[in-house]
Amino acid sequence: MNNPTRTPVSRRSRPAKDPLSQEVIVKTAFDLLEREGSSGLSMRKIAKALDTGPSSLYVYVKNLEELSTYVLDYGLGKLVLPPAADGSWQSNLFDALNAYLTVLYESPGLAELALTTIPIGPHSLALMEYILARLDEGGASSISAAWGVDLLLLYTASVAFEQTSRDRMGTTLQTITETFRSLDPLRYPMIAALKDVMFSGDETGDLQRFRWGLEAILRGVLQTGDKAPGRDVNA
Amino acid sequence: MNNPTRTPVSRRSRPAKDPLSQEVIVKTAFDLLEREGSSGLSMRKIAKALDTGPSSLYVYVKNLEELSTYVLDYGLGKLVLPPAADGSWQSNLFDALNAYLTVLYESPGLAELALTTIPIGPHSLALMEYILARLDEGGASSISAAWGVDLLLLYTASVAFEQTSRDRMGTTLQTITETFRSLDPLRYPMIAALKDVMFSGDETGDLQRFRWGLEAILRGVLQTGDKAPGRDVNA
DNA sequence: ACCTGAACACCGTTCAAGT
DNA sequence: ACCTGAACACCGTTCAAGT
Repeated sequence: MNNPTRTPVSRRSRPAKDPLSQEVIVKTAFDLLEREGSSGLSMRKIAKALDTGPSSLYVYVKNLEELSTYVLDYGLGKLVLPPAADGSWQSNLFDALNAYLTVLYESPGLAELALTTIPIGPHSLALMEYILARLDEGGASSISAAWGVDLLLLYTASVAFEQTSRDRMGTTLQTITETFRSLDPLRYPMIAALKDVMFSGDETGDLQRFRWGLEAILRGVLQTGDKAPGRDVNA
Repeated sequence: MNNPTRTPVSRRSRPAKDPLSQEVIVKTAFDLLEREGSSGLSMRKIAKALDTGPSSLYVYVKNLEELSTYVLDYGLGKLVLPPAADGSWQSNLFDALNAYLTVLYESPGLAELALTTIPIGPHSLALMEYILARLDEGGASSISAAWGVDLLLLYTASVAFEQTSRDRMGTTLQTITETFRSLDPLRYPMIAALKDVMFSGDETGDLQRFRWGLEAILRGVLQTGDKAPGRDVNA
């Protein structure tokens, strides 16, 4: 059975199993998240995909929560921020948040992570830094910028989350609209009157609504500044 | 073994086990949520607390998701909205959202539900109706009111969620502040410059910050109105 | 140092069987 | 109509044992 010519034949009949590493684990986890949504993000599924046992992962990752923060940041790696040199600070800001929204749309489950895990990875920080810089350009005070960036990121992530969780289960949307349609207009007159406006629904309407919210927040953030907090909102 | 006097003796030697009902299930679930946070909300734990098997619950409740919406609304039952007759619409609005925030603070896990499940129960709707009415009083357009109410509720719930999830795990807060403290100021100059403002931290600061956000959103919502969407935010 | 197997203590949901 | 037991197909995490 030996090869008499002793041609060096690799003892590895097939490529060696990739050794584990934090990087492969995060990448695999992200793939699962993209393919199956947030329920795909489980230690056991990741382990199975890597052809090993779940306990092996704990060498590279403290627990699922820590892994989640890595996965979020890995997903945010796709984010491309517009060059700050081009365009106004406002359009750059809108474009950046739009890009954020798009990334969250494209990987179902990522929006939930963005809402649930602490964004302290390099890509999260880069986005934060970018937005802070645009707000600063726009003349926002330190407080406005520091607190406003949270508001803007939260808003964007939650719009994405609402959308993706609506897609996930088609039933839910029906439940909602049915509920609102059958409301007692005497008990909930405002809701009854506005129910059509509240659910624009179509995709173009969604984007328009997203933009509307962004503008509203931005206006408010820039104007509220660090004036003495007063009761009068319209002053 | 028979009682010869035939005195009517209850066959029930102890009070009959409360028959199951959606109401007891929801109440028990909420108690668990309050005591153990969101991880306490499980079919099996609820069943155990009711001294039955998990399968029994499915007679009264479709699944955990549906139950979650009931639990959220049950928790919101504690919400007391200020009488609309007293005070200005603005102070009523602030008070209502403050009450909402307080309820979410007081029942750990409720904030997560508010962010995650669809609020179509009567108490959620009452809160929504109340806020819509105040915005209407304040002269908001239909669109501003309809879209603004979402923004205000989302903001409040997320402030509560961030706070409660910070309390849950004391480690996390340290991780965050450490990360921000050790950031490279060359790579993230804005974050480095503003890191102290971003984490006011103390409780009074939290409330102040909450109020600041509310005012910012309100300002923006009222002003953005239904003007033609323009690029210029400051106009 | 890394990986494995096996175990522990959990999940949600279904379903045939009982009353 | 309601409740039960048992099962199915999952979870995250730990730990002694191997190499």
